[in-house]
This record gives sequence, C-alpha cells and structure tokens, in this order.
Amino acid sequence: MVKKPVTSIDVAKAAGVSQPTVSRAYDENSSVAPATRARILEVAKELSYNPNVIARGLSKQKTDIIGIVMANLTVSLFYPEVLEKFTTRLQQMGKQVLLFTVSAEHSSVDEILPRVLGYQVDALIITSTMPGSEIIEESTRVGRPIILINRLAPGTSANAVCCDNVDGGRIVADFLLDAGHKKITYLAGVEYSSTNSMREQGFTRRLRERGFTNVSLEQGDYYSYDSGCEAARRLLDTDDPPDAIFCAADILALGLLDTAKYELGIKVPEDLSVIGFDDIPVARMPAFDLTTIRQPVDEMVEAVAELLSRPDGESPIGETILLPGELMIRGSAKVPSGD
Amino acid sequence: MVKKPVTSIDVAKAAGVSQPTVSRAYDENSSVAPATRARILEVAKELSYNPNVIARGLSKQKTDIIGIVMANLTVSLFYPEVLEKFTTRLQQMGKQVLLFTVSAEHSSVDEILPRVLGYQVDALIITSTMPGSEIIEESTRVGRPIILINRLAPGTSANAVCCDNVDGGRIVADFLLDAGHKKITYLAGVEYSSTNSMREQGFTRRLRERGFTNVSLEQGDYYSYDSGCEAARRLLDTDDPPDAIFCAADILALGLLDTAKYELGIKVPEDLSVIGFDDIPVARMPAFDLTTIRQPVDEMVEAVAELLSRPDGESPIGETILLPGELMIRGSAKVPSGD
DNA sequence: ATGAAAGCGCTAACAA
DNA sequence: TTGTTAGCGCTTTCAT
Repeated sequence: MVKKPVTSIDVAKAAGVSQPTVSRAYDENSSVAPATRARILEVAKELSYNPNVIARGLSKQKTDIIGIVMANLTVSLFYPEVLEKFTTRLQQMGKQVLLFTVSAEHSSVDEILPRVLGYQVDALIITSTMPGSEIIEESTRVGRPIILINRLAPGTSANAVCCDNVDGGRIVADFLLDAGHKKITYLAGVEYSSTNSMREQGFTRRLRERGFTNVSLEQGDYYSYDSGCEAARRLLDTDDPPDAIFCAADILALGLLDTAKYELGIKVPEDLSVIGFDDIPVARMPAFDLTTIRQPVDEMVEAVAELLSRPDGESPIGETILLPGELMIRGSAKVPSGD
Repeated sequence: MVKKPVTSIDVAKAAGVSQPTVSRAYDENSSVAPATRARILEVAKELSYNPNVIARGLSKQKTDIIGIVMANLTVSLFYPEVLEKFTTRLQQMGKQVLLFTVSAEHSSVDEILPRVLGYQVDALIITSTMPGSEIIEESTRVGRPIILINRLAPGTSANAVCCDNVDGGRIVADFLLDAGHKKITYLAGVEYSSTNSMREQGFTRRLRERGFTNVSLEQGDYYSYDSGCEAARRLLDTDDPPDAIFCAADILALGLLDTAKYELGIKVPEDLSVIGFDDIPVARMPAFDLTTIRQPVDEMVEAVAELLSRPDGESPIGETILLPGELMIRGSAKVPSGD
C-alpha cells in the first residue's frame, strides 16, 4: 500500500522540464527562468513533492545536519534549555539536529561518535562530556569540527564554548566574604569534571587571595538532587556546620536547600547561605529563590552559531570562547551590606 | 586540509576484496566468510572507516532516523524527560533521533513537517501538538507512520500513545471529594489542547456524577509557571476562594503554590489543596511536595518502541494506546481520611 | 537558461 | 561465499 515517494523526476515530467532543472528550482543561487521556477514549484506542491535531503546530502557531501551529543540530559535540569535553544537556533540557520544521548550506564561518547560521524554531520556539538582525543582529531580531519560546550580541551583541535567557570567561582567567593561568612564550604559535583574543578579553583583561589584559608571541600557523588540531600545531612547535621555553601550546580543546591529547610529545620539565609551555579528555571521560583550564577546560554548559542557559519573550508579549529556568568542575587544567601 | 573521508572502496582495496563485500561485512544477515569479515573489519578500523549512513539510507530507502517534533520543549518541565527516554530507547534499537522544535512564535508543525519528511525518517513522533490532517495522511501514505504523544486524532491514520487523561481527571475528582472539599476549581492550560480538555472532562464529569455541580473553571493562558502565578492572584485573592484547585499541568501548580504560599500567605494544604498533572521531577521535592498524577513515561516509551518495531510494510495505522496515570499522593492536598 | 551525462557511497539482484 | 552490475535521488560539470 506504500506509494513510492514523489521524486524530482516525477515533477520534471509533469512540468515538462528536465530533472536537473527541478533541482535548480530549489536552489536560490541557480539561474532558472522565473516562470520556469514558478511552474516547477507549483507542480511540486500539487504532487506534494519534497526534495530528498538524504540524496542531496550524498551528492553535496554536506547534510546540514548537526550532531548534538548530550550527557545526562535531564538530571541537572540545565541542559534541556540548552538543547532547546540550540535546536531552535540551528533550525533558523536551516540546519537540523541529530540528537544523541549518552549516560554513564548506557554508552560513552567514544562509542557513539563513530556512529554520529557516519551520518556525515556538518559539525558536532558535545555538552558536558569529553571525547577521546583520537576521535576529536579524526572528526576535525574529515572537516567536521567539534564544539564542546562547557568543557575545555586545550591542545586539541576541538573548539570550546564555555561559561567562565573560574570567574564564576571568584564572584561567589567575593559575595560570600563580603557578606561576612566565616565557615565556607564548597560542595563539588562530579570530581573529575572540568566544570566542577574550574568553579572550585576560581572559588578557593579567591578565598585564599583574600586571606580566607579555611575552606572545606565536600564531595558530591554526582550532579543530582539526591546528592545534594545527602551532602546536607553530612555537612549540616553536625556541631559546627558551615554558614555558607557554594554548590557546583543548582541541582545540588536544591537538594541541599530542601533537606536543610524541611528535614533539618535550618533557616535560610539566616543560619545558612546557599549559592548555586547554572540558574535553572526553578531557581527563581520562591520555593527555592536560589542565589546563583547564571550561565549565559543565549550567548553560548550565538557563539556556536557563529562558529558554524564560517565559510566552507574555514571551519574553526581549536578556538575557545569564554563567556562570563552573572550573579543572580536572590534570597538563599545573605546579601553583603552596602558599606 | 580536509581529507576525503574513507569509503568502502578504500577498505575494499586495502583488504583485497570487492566493495560490496565490505558492505556485507557490516550486515549481520549477509553471509561472509568469518575470516574475510574479520580482515575487513580490521582494515576498516585501521583506516578509521565508518560506513556512510546517508548513502546507505539512500540505497535502502530507510534511514533508521526517527523524527521527533517537540512543541515547547522546556516550559512545562515535563517533555525533557520524555525526550531523553525516547532518545535513549531509540538508540538502543539502532535508531537515531532527528529533533525538531516548534514554538508558537517561530514555527508551526505543518511548516516543518515537509522538511522532516525530506529526511526520509522512518517514522515521526510528535508531542503535544497536532499536525494538519493532510500531512498526516501524506506521511502515512509514503510509509512513514506518525505517532502522536498525548494527542488523539480519531479518524486519521495517525497513531497515538497517550496518558489516559480522562481517567486521570476522574481520579483527582474522587480524591478531592473524598477529602471533603466544598469549593473546587479546575485550572485549565491551553484551552484548545486535547490534553487539557480531556483532563477537564474526566474531572468535571466525575464531580457531577457524584452530585457536585459547583465546579468553577479558570482559564490559564498557557502551560507555564507564570500563568499559574496569575491564576493564583485571580482565584485566591478574593472573599470566597476555592479550597481545592486541580491544575491541568504541574507547572501551573508550581506557580499557583508559590504565589499562594509566599505571596498570599495561604497555608497548603490546610486552607487550600493543590493537585497537578505530569509528575515532573521537581514535584516530589519538599519545596513543592506536589500531589499529582504521574504520567507513565516509561510505558509510553515502550509502547512507541513496540509500534516502531513492526515488520516492514506493516506499519501501524490509526492505533491508539491509552495508558493509565497514577496518583502520587504528597503533601499539597488534603488526604481523605481512611473511613 | 536548460538539457545530457556522470557520480556521490552505499545496497540489491544476479551470476559465478 | 564473493564479484559484477545497477540504481537509490539528488547535484554538478559540461554542453548547447
């Protein structure tokens, strides 16, 4: 019962032209007599013809497909927004998104990348995970630039678009010290992730610069709500709890806040200041009212769009774009007095 | 600098076989001498060859690409999870996801579907929006079944996998009546969306069945947090506010709750019971502790997987799969006493 | 401005 | 089991 799809040949016959002319009618840059083009497009509509993008891709060696690889799309509550904004922007540019998810349990980036490359994607956007360097080089070599989001890969040919995590850490350090905190803890996410270590680095370095040496570090197992809950129990249910905690990600802060407030009966921000990182959509809701560093998602999207719109053969290689985060002052942390 | 990608011909030469044999080496069902296959795969690895999936797609008339169209991916906080689970599951089946977003402002489904079809997707999954019936029929006709998620399209060839919204509404009605509520309001989302109207229908019908005729309906403009906030102000800041509100979606309930609690000083659930629909990840957090109907996402994913694994030529047409939601009893609504 | 012919990298049908 | 030959639907020369 499956009717064969309509091809450009069908349209050509119906319009009384040759098949390549039909093809040209769909290319702005091809010179086709306006009348011919109009007739072709009309016939095409009648037959409900849609150009076969796959065939075009094979012929042009260019598919207008961008691969996006996302690790842990949902747990952090941050990447869905990133994905949506990327997809919408890329669609505007006439590109489509082929989505791949990787998760600790199911699959690693390196297993999946060869498959992605097989789709002849024009470029590869990879969020919050780090592919092996051989595959980075191979991808670049065949003209498919890799763009890492929130990872840096100095010394490789991968490009990076990244929130300035170090500076974000610095901003939080200043804010907490200015507010007069005496016992400050950094709650880490995944230990070996570069976002985590850069935020920590910027944070602790600044604290030390200002003579505060007593930072304690607490390891969360993972960027997750439950990890934040557990950390709260370990950190706060003690004789000498911290009076301020900087969490490596908002989702950790949510768990920490909920457990502190509803399980341990701690007053926020009177007894404890909590600051996160990302500015996920729920952070602004009064239920959390989380002071946090906002990642500049729109700017990141624009930066990627720019990298992708380089002329053919001039694909970006090894470029790094660092974009500043912004402190969103809300109610979960004491505010420095104005003097 | 861009080296040409390695093709099966390169591998064939290097391995001393013909090109189709290389192709066969990648197909489990093709009979290739084990030794030959091993040698080919080894050579392929050395040359870092990856089969060109686009060319394969053209040749096989089948791309193993599934198009997913998502409307308003992020605002509801519900669909990211859906997307991740679908993507992960489809990857397991050896299929890839081509993602399209549509949003009220940017683009409609019907504009975008022809493009999607151009990618020769094997099937089309469409969430929370309804394509025009001509395009549904066309897609089905060319053998690319359409699967609607959370929409019903009786009388068309589209398939539907849907939470039983009517029954969900019924469950909530019973729960609220059993808890003794006297003044009940339904807070609607997008007026003309079928999820909304079915939840409302199931809810109000059941109330009436049980002799409760005094349901008021309040129109939210949209499935969004802010819409919930505004509804709270309209509904609750009055002389005679409702004592229970059933929200068409969790995200509405969050806005309603926050505004009720933090802006209007209303006690939940003492003065007001709030129930949502979806069970988004934040619903269970103590900050909201939202009683809600859980959509059976895993089951929905499995249902779709089943529809997609029908043998060639037996694509599902016009099938509807209704899956029951489950009431998650938490703290935002009074619980019926046990008698 | 348009047509004819070749080719993108693969799979399918047919031989051998 | 393997090689040969077509052909998927398009774009791209090269003619005209």
